[in-house]
Amino acid sequence: MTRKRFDEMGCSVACALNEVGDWWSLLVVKQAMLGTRRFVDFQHNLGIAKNILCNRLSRLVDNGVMVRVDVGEHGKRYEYRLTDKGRDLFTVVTALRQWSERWNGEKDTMQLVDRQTGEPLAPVVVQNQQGQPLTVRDVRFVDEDGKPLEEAG
Amino acid sequence: MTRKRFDEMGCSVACALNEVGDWWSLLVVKQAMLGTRRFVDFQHNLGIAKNILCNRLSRLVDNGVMVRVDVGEHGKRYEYRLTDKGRDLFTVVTALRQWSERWNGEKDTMQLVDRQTGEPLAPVVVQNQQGQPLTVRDVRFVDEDGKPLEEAG
DNA sequence: TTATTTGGTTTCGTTATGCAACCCTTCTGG
DNA sequence: CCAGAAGGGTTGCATAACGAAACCAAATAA
Repeated sequence: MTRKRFDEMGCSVACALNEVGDWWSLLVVKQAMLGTRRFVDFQHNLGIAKNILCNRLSRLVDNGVMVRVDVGEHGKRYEYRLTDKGRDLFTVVTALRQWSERWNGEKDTMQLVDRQTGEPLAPVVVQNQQGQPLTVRDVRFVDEDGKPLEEAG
Repeated sequence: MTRKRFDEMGCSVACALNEVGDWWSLLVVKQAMLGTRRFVDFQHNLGIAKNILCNRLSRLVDNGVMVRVDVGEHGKRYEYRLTDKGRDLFTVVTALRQWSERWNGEKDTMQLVDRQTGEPLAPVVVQNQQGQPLTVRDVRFVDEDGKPLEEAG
């Protein structure tokens, strides 16, 4: 009896969660965004068990979110780096961080600032084509023909 | 031996994942955004086991993401609705959906459009205060004093 | 040569998940 | 009134995922 598969539910969100929807994957990605690249550093910075980290890194590599690069130094030495696909999760991670800070308060001494200006980032928002912010109430869910969905039932 | 707790790692992202970081929670939230409110509808639309759904809804309620409203109709009848905190996850869910569509292709017949204009949404992006898009390479991670973090090691 | 570092695998116990069956309360049909 | 159905759960059991610690192997450093 395997875990429910999310990649064949006909839902993009489910498909995304199938790749990075477990407890650790997004934290590994976030850590990689901070510059961590080596196995042991992920382990120490996150406090994750080695077998779990091993499993997560393998899966992220399989899904094209990270790549394993062999750097010949001490011992077996590899680096795990984000791919373009992985870096593109920056929006998700940032939205998640801001959400948490808005509703649970600052849990983080760390802040993200614009490298150019040194100013903090703007809140991540959903926008329409004209750049106006949209909430969930400002959007409609339509099928491929543009007909509105009545999903409630 | 309980699951690792993420809410005391001194990381906002971890704190967020502690609330909605499991396989199902964000899917339940997404489904609620589509208009689903009743237990059985969540169950049928998501194909989730009843005990898991029960557990997730309770936890989302405990965390203030949803509320359980008693609507006196047939049988015991409740509605689970998003709170403001829950609706604010729209950004996260949308970013996740768009990420999946960009990198895994459209898995969804459903589309989101601006209720006013009927146009599809703009891609969710991280911006600076001036509204310019930022990638992960355009930001710096600084501590409370504004000093840059060297987290790699 | 011995020790150490790095990146893993193995073992074992605990927890989470999935499925099915059962339970209780409130309608609805007759 | 009674039977049945529907809504919303709970329980039991089997399997998968997780966490901690021990063990392993390659390669380098001392």
